[in-house]
Amino acid sequence: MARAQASEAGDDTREAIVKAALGAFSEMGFDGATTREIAARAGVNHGLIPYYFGSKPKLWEAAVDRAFSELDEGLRRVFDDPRVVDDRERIGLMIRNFVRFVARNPEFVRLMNDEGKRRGPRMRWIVDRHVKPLYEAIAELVQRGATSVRFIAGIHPVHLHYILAGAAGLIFAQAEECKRLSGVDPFDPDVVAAHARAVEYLLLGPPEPDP
Amino acid sequence: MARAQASEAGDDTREAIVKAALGAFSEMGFDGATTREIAARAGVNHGLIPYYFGSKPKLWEAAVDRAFSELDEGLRRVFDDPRVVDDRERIGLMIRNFVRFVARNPEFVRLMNDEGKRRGPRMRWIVDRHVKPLYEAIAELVQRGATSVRFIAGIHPVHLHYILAGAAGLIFAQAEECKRLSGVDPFDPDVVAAHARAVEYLLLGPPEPDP
DNA sequence: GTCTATATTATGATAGAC
DNA sequence: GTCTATCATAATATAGAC
Repeated sequence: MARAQASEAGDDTREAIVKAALGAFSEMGFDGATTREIAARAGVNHGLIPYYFGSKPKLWEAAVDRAFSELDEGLRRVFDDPRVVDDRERIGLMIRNFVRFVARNPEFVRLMNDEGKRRGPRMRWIVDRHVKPLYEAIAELVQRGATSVRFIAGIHPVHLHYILAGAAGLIFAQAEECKRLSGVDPFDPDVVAAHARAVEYLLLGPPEPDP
Repeated sequence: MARAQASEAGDDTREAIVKAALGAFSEMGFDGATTREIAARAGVNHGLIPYYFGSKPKLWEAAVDRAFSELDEGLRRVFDDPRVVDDRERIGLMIRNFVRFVARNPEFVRLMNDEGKRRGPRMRWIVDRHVKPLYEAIAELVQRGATSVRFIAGIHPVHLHYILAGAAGLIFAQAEECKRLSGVDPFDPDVVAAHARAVEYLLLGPPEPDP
């Protein structure tokens, strides 16, 4: 297949640019990341960015799509996990998995923290396309759990959403700051595990609430 | 005093620029905020920024100093509050006050979330000058509370620090996103109060743990 | 102290060779 | 599909009038 052959090189380039863009946008923000810097990180000429993506905003959208596709995949595993039947355990597992996900994908959190703070086309795009479905899925999960998991009863899902997102993600989004502040590297596997335990414990209480 | 008279106008201008800079930097990041935009918000000529502050980075430092002076003042009230003697109640009060502070000063959270994510002179400056003293003070408070408040025993202060900062601040830093996502305005006084209660309850458990 | 130019640089995007 | 060279624009900072 001639066309498949021909597009492979282009696909590799496109892929390298998206990956580099995700890192650059998350570290330096939309304005701080330059297309030249992104091209340099990807090891390609900066003229290829308008060639493949049309414009900087379109490249940004491609990078965000990439970040969310990884989150969706990570969370689907929890929602669809057939082993778990107990609501308390399902929510606990979701929390631990979410912490591990943000530890693996700090760019995701940084992107969200960057764009969610101001009105504008990028914020609207990201909320409508990606965050709303996620929020509604989690709100439904919380709704189901609210009857059996006492501690979250009566708390509006929007509080739980931002408390969980902030508690789980900030230490990894701010990993560089954390290192300088405390000497602790958040990406150390032991630290990731400890953070997952801490978030779950603080939000859900001890594993067996009323024995 | 002739000099006092003369400097008053300059002080007002300087003040207006710092205030505008704090808002602009927090909303759009260091790179996204332009000195022209800041000058326009302050209602002054953009040539006055290098005149008063020397450079854009120096203006940024002045804006951050301003943000932290407000946090320091807000937290000192809690630390020095003579009414509170019980550790559980002191920590609970600190949490509620911190939530109220970030609700009043979302720029503070946005600035921190923006600069803590990458190494560089601004991150080093902000951590060494402002965050480290704050972190150590809170770590000491937690240390004291750890003996009497069971739930935080055994959790390293760095986890508590980022869990609290994230859980308390994200909803206000991302207020615009939150509105579009859920329809809830985080700055509504009732929502602020509910968030303060939710964070305290989730982190500390019910007010009377073992009656 | 505040304004109107202006110098200098760097960015996003494009044109055209290969 | 990828490169070099370049255009147009916008940003920081400065010079100099008032």
